[in-house]
Amino acid sequence: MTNAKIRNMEDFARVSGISRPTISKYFNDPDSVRKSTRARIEAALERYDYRPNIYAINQNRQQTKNVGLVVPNLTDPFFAGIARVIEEQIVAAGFNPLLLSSHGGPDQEVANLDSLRAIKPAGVLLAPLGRASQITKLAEFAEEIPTVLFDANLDGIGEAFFGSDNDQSIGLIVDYLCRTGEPPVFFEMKTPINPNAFKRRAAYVAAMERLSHDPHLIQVDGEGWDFEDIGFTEGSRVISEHKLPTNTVLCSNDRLAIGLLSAAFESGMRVGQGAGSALRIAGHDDHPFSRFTCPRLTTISQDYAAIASRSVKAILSRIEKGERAKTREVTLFDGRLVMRGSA
Amino acid sequence: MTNAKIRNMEDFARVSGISRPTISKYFNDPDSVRKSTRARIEAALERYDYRPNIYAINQNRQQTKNVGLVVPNLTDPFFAGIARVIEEQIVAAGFNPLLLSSHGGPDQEVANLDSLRAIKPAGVLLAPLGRASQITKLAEFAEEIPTVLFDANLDGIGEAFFGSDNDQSIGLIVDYLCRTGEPPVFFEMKTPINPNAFKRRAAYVAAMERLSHDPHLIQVDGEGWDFEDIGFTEGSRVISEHKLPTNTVLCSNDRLAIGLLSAAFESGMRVGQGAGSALRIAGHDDHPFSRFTCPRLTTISQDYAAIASRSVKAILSRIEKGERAKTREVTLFDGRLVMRGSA
DNA sequence: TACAAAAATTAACGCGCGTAAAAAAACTTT
DNA sequence: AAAGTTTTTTTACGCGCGTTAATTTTTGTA
Repeated sequence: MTNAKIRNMEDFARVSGISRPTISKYFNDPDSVRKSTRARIEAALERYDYRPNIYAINQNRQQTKNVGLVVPNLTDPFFAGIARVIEEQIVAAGFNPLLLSSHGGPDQEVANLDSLRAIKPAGVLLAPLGRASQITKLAEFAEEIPTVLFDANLDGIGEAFFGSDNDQSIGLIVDYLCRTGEPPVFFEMKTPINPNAFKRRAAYVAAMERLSHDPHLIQVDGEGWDFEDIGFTEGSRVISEHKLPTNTVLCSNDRLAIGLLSAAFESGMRVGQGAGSALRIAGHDDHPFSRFTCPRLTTISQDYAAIASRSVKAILSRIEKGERAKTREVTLFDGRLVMRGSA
Repeated sequence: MTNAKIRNMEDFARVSGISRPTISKYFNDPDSVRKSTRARIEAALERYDYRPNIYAINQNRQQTKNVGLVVPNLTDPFFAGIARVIEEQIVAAGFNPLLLSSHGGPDQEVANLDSLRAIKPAGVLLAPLGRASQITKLAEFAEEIPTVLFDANLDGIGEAFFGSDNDQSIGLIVDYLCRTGEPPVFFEMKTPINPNAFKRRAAYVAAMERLSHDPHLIQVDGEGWDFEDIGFTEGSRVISEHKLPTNTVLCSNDRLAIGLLSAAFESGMRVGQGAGSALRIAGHDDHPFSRFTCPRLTTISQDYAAIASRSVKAILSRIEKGERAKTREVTLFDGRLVMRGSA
């Protein structure tokens, strides 16, 4: 590393003995220059610590190498996990990911899209809040900038959607629970934010009717994203007031289940499949912590590797083509039953 | 909103009837123009949808309005939570936060700093990985760009450090445990990544000796960031092999404790303070899930509101002053004992 | 009403890079 | 070795904005 200070591409061209336009070509695509030239440039890069000014690069481009990634809530390890996988794949494709969390708030979601607009991303991957989202603004954004939705679908917004098949997954776990014990009641929030919650509710009802059981919904109060807390508080109440018509509870998601498990434990109810158990509890999502609940949580694992990689592929091909997709692709992946101790 | 397309500041100056330099001044500081002028500009902004091109703005600035925020692992809800608070405060101060996670890997950490370099941030808040970090590279970065460390301290790197006083907090919980039952053993990883882990180990030993008890360390194998898994796997082994010399375990952090709690549950040991309990387990950090473990986890709550806000204040004042701090400030905050059912 | 101070305008340059056109040089093929 | 092809060089412009200096206009005050 030499001490000479390289202030710009001109300087770097001088010290490397290569013309500036060629250097420029190299940075846009190293393979676009002759091999020997490339070697010389890279040799110079070893000696002089130069990197092009991104701001100058992007100034005239209407298309940058940035890809936005917006998730509803990073505090939820589920989204933190999927965001990580997506980020990796964006980087691998030579793009620059920008991770933003909406923190559960529709205003923040819109603010995130606004700040993305400012950096002119080539594309955006968006897991919307759902019901609470300002649909019109999201739609406007998706018109303006290539957008792919994942996790939660909003009708007609974005180029494509990738998520889980709640019908399949809920059907699977309802079948399992009915086969191995009493038919489950469905434990959920009365006014959920996520569209998946509605799908799961409907899927539960359908699955129960298919098996000739009466569906039974326990819809608890609670707003916001503190699902564990809601599961715990409302679960405690449901248990103490003996509102459970069967010994089996299917929760709309793992975070509610984690709270409910805690409530059951605190009230001295033994949870599990064994003879000595008073309650079976199952969840949905295979939350990172569901492996460590007491007992360990039986749940549905979403194929989020597939959701992540297909979403990335979709936005990249959209960017590459440079044109809108003719049809909006909706792809749902099957969930997998994860049997553990709780049900 | 009018249809006329505003392509740049020149266009906007024309339609708003105000000269471009004045418009430029306005965007740099709305209060720097006369009130009547400001009103006219803002009226025009209502009608025409114009925002200055960030890339053009930043091209000549060596100092942008960006502030980097690097955390070791976003999948850990503890960091996701603190990142959220910090982000909010950065925004409130009129800066633009950029959140990056090192995903537990030192290479990613360096890569994060490199990509931050490219956007010329005014300052960076860094929670380093710790032992695994490439210290030299972090130090170089901190020389180049104003950096404040938090959570994990690295000697001499950055303008300041804000974290928890492990001596105080571990002392507090050891006191509590000794006062209410058998003195604790210390459950930790043999080769922890985080400097706090070493501090906590030493603090435990000191606290025990102060109380005239023999310290006893249980140092388990395991690499990486799957702390719950390590706590579970190694905890199961420790329990089944009857390696626990007392009925009280203090874990180096909550995530290990969550795994250990799960292991205890699976092996049929009753955890808690009561007469019928075989084991007491305590943690450290007040992890978001520690409220929902079975039983609920007794732990130490870090004052991360203070850590967050002081870190932000420090980097902002550093940015404002434009000069290095004369001395490197190290500030440790007290932890708070959170008594729950597990110990 | 005059006059000083404050604010806005005009004119112009520069930032670091992308890029286009024409000329020169370097390789390939026959 | 000559002709043809590919790559590089030279020259030059433009992007959108920050910024400065000189000038004009507006505002506040005596």
